[in-house]
Amino acid sequence: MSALATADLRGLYTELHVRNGAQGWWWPGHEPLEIALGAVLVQRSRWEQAASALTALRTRGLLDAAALAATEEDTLRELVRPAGFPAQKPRRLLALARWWRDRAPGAGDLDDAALRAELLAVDGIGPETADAIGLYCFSRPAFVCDEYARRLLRGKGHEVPGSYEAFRRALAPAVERAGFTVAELAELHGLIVEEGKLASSRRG
DNA sequence: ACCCAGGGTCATA
DNA sequence: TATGACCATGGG
Repeated sequence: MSALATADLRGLYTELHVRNGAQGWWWPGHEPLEIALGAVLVQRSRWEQAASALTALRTRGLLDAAALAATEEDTLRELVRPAGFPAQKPRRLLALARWWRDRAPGAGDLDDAALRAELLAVDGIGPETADAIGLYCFSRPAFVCDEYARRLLRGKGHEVPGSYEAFRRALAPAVERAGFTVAELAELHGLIVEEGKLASSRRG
């Protein structure tokens, strides 16, 4: 068991890149709002289900912050039902739409920590979703400390704290030392998720 | 029938 | 600060 601070993330990046190939722009989608909505919809769900919900929103012209924010929660509930959690996700999408309409236009004035804090204050956005949105929507540096990363580092003999923030803090020195660009951090998260999916499908 | 997925919130200690 | 219950749809 070794400390997370000593983890060789650059080596991990190279290893996954060689094994599974370049992910390119890994996130399925390019419009920032669509990416953010997808990040909420995919929570504890499969991407196919989040994608199905996103398609329903797109069909209704709701991949627009003002239009989405003006939509009835009951209407959203039917549209995003494939993503599960009908009592939570529609409300969270509305909260995100309001933030996006009111605050996202001025996000460029916020430093990385301030933007992260604002995202965390939105209902339904926890630390992992905040990091993913910061990274893929606002090009802010972040190592997404998801369950796949936890398993991967644990498998390499590292002691990984249970909570997200503790994990993030413990890994911060290693992230800093690796010197990733934002594009590399986006690529690395994709590499880790795809590797994690392969590993878990290998078990079943 | 059972387990789980690209988490977050809330209550509790 | 850190666990545990809960949420709910769809695939394997």
